[in-house]
Amino acid sequence: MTAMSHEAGGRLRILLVDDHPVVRRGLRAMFDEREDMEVVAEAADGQEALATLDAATVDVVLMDLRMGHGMDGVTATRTISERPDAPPVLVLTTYDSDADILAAVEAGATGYMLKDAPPEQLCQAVAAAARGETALAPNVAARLMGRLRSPQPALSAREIEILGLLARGLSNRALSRELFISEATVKTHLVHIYDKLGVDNRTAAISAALERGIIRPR
Amino acid sequence: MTAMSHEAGGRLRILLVDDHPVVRRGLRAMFDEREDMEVVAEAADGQEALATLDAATVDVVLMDLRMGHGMDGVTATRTISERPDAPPVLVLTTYDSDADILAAVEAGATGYMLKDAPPEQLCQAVAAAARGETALAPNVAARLMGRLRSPQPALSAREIEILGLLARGLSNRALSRELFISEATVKTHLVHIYDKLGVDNRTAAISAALERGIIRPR
DNA sequence: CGCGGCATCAACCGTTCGGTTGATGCCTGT
DNA sequence: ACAGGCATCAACCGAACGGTTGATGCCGCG
Repeated sequence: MTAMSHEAGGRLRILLVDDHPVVRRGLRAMFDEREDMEVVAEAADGQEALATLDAATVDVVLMDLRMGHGMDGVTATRTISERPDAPPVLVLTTYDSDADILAAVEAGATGYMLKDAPPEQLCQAVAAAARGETALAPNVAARLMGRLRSPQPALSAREIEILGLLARGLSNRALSRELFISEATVKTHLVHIYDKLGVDNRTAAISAALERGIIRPR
Repeated sequence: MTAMSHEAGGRLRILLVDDHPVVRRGLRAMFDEREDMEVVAEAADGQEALATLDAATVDVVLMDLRMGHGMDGVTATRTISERPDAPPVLVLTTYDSDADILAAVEAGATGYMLKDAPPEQLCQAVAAAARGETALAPNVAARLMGRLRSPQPALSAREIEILGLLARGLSNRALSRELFISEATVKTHLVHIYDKLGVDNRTAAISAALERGIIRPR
């Protein structure tokens, strides 16, 4: 009988999803030189990845998060994970912001690795992902641990809403009009935000919020 | 007689500087398969690149700008360009913000390419750089042209530098200390920035600058 | 029920920021 | 040589912001 799974002796079948030809090239070279892995397909964005999954049998998907054009990595990961025959998706990206990591995990990623990882580590992660295990880059793991250990005071929905408008450059007066509240209230919210973020002015608050992925640049 | 230059029939000798092993791998594969180019060395940051230049003969340096640890690409480019026997430095990076481009050009880069470029284009750029010609990615060229055509007032390098610090949340006082200028000067710069961006406060300036790619979120 | 967190508002005050005017020195290009 | 852009600084004033105190009402939780 024909072996549908790699466990029957075949090599691990990998699908690369990354908009950078150079990166795909490097990954392909890395995996194809191994006995136990091979790249069976490449995609430059989410749509292509989905199309590929319909046509080919894949054991692991290596997914970049930010792609210049087309469907981004997070929604692609989510869409893939919702399929009945979903292969594990290992995220491989350059960024390790809270926002990216949390979004990826929430979307169903099996692991999260960074592109500056040594090839060795990367291959281990792919193998782990294929077994259904979770593979996290040390940096990422550390960040998640730190988050659990010292849970930063959570911002309320209202505060995040205000941060979003703040980052668009609104003044306190404009903020108050936008939200139908008084300037006094705006200032109170800001004080709370500064407090929770450990800063002392609005620009630093924006910077901190962007850095921690509480809001994202448009 | 021994041929010191690639023009004597040898292949173009390339030094890769990038902190991502995967990217180096991809580039190496790309160039080494060609008849007329070869990667003679790799470096993971600026220091390594400089050390390598002392030991090997290099025709072109392919330089990433943002490197996780160690000397960053801009200062590495500047340091290399100041050498008497400086090879041309072709910047190859992911980002195309005004800030990055200007910094690289000012540091002496011969060209500026983006990592999502097709391999074909990349090789042409390397060849051009080796001949001492300027090679710019289409996006980058367009951006520079737009600056020259100057539909919108162009920001000076100093103003962009200030914008970058602004976006990190520095106050006028902190800015003045950071840049070794008086607060009065900072305020003057800010007025000019607001003027050119068509805004009227610092947070709006940050927002506008991010949106137009003048600066890049870290 | 009472406690705490959240959202709302007010008044006050000191600091920072925004805007203006004016001035100097340095380049660059005409 | 001169104009014009850039970077630098100063003094000034009104407006916006940051910080505090205190207060009200609403909600969920134990």
